Amino acid sequence: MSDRGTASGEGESLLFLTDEQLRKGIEAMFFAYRGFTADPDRILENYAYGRAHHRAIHFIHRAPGTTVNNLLGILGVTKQSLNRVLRTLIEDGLVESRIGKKDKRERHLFLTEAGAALERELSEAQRTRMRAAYRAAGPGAVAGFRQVLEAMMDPEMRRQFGTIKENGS
Amino acid sequence: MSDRGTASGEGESLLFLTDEQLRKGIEAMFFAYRGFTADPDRILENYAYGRAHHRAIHFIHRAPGTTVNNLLGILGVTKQSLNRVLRTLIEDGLVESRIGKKDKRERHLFLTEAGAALERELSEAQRTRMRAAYRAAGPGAVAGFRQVLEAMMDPEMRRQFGTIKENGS
DNA sequence: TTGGAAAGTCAACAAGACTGACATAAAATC
DNA sequence: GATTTTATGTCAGTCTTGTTGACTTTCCAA
Repeated sequence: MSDRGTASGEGESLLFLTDEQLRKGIEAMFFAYRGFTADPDRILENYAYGRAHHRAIHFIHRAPGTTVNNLLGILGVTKQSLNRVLRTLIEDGLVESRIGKKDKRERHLFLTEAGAALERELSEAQRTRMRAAYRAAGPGAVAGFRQVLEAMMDPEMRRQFGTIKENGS
Repeated sequence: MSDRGTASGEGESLLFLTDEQLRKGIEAMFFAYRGFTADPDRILENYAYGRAHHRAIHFIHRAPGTTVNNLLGILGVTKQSLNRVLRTLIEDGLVESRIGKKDKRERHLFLTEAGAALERELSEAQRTRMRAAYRAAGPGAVAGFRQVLEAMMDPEMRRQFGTIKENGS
């Protein structure tokens, strides 16, 4: 009932971006993000964890030895909020918190073997969906996907993206 | 520190999609979605509403006269959850709920003038960001963006996408 | 006509975000 | 050496938004 005349053809003339085309992009983000989080959400239910735990695990895996403060910057939540999540992950033996050698105020965070196992389970589910989407969309689409997403980020986040400190204790 | 050798070049050979490339896609979704919701979130603060209100307003605008049940299917929440949001929007005079003519159990939802005004404010902010991202990424990227997002949705949602009932009372 | 299903509402609860206040330890600065 | 700043953690309370359970009204079909 829409996009008539230019079937999926936003590409032709960017100067003629209609509100309708933009609205479709907006809704696509909404529905796609739901799909994107659906698989991990299902897995997390079995462990009584939520998305907050997933995010912490993801970024600790990605930047082993990161500090609490570092993680706060990436995740964009308050320390109280992150602390609740980290506490349960540490209690449950998925995350290890080591006091910094140079600066003893800092805590460096690492996944334990159990934490790494959950990380693999979660990320494998997500990668599988991402891989399927990439395949379905085709080679050309993937580069465009990443370019638009990157342009949609807030500038600070765009900086974070691909530049996360690893800081080994 | 990554993607070395194929600067933003996932396009070449999809058979060689590395975990690293997929991980970047996953994080791009995470950071981009944050940017995507940031502007509306700021606006909503002024009205003491949240994202749930935004979503309801968006889809009522998009499909005027839709029923509560319809909206439930689109939003993927429980009717009790949606009801709380709708109640405040109706109390505040942003949404009007009309009893169905054919089926008196149904409520058909419409934006009032005030509701439409907030919708415009919210969607204009979101369109502005989307437009900027599209421009920055370039014409070719936009089509790819939409293709990957669509492929990432759950199949039911892909059906909903672009096919929402308008059902006038 | 009556019993079940469907649409919507109310109440109570939980997760996970938030703010604010405060504590401790260590580092940095004066 | 004393003071201030930084990094982290904790307690208490609030808000949004999700949940389940129980209930009313309405419709429809046996």
